[in-house]
Amino acid sequence: MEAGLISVDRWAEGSQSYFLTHLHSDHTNGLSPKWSRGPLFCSRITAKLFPCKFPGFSLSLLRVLELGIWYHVPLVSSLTGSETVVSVMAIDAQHCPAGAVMYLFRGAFGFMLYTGDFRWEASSEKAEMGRKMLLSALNGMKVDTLHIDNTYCNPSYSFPSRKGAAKQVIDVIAAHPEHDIIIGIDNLGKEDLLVYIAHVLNIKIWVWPERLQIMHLLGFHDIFTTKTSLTRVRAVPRYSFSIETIEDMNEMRPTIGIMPSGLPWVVGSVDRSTRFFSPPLNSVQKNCSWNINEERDNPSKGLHLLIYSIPYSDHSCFSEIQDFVNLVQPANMRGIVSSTSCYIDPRYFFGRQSNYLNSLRESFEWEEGSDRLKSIRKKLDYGRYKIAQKCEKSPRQTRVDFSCGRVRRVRRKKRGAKILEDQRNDG
DNA sequence: GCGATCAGCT
DNA sequence: CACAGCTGATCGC
Repeated sequence: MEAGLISVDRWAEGSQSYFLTHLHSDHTNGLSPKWSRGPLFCSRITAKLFPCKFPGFSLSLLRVLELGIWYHVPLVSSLTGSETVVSVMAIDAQHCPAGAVMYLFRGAFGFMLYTGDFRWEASSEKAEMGRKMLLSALNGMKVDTLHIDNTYCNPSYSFPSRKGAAKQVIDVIAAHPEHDIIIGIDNLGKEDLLVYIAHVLNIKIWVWPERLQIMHLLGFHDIFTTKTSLTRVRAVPRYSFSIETIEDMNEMRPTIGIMPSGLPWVVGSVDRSTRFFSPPLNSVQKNCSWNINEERDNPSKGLHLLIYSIPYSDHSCFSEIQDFVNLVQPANMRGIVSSTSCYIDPRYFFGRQSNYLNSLRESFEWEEGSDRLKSIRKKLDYGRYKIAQKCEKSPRQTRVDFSCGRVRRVRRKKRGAKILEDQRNDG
């Protein structure tokens, strides 16, 4: 059995300490109410939400880390049997606003930064705080190993700030004064968007009962309701959000759906080649409003007019990843999302070892129209094209068989890593 | 019956 | 290809 010191978002046995970045399911695979390999370190908000996600979990295993403070964790080196101290600081990851953190570790191994899922928006006040916290913790030192959220680590991914995307949502709602509004969300995350909508439009927002409980735990008491009659804006679980449900709702009342999503395209169950109504790319890039009514009067072929896809992302886009890498200047780097065939090692874009700055400069040279960018886009578009093509051939009631050929779905594996091993386990 | 894992879907 | 996550089938105990 290999001997490990630290695991982040990974819950198998073999580590002396376990760290949780946030409570999204792909980071808690392997955790259960019966898990007992503690101690488990997490943020205060995550600890507060823990009983919701894992009723019956022994809370005595939790160790709350306040943001921006160094904690010293004594561990035992299985190599020498002697005590070794690992210091850790939690820093706001600005992912799901509810308690997601990145962890900065310091020890005999140097500095190791594990971002978890994170969004590195330059513009926001919170981002500036996080930047200061990180720089002051590093105190001029460089990060030796960076484990980074590489979800959108590809130059093709470009989207506006969440504030900009939230304004687009407001535009959509304002353009439909007589409509009911359905917004697809998950169990955790996108709270800031909903609060912003409620504030700007001076309305309450409906959520389902379990979500209301979470909102209350997060300290939102007068913004959300479970009474349908109080509001025309409802946030519903994303898995219950589909073209069919929105179309069915339109038999009762005029209704539109809004899907806030980092993905620039969203497929529906009626016809997977249908793309939801989205702001045009240039308005996304320029972070400005677009004329919804004008667009709707001249809809492009294949757009679904009842559902709007808004590029509201809790993960960093490519340029933000670039900014972050530039800031921490890691000697080495690896992506924490390593599951799918579209995985691209961040070092492909940002270089490896000390060479990364040259590669960074190079990657800035991928301007619109460059051959390199074209080839990457082509790679991405190919997959989309194949799926659209398959669906066109499939009758509406027939399931599309994704189990063969090049478009075979690759199951997303869990994230997380055992990030610190004793020397003898190398190689 | 229970938990873990996986397949399928949104 | 896929943000995050639900439901249901299956398997081993």
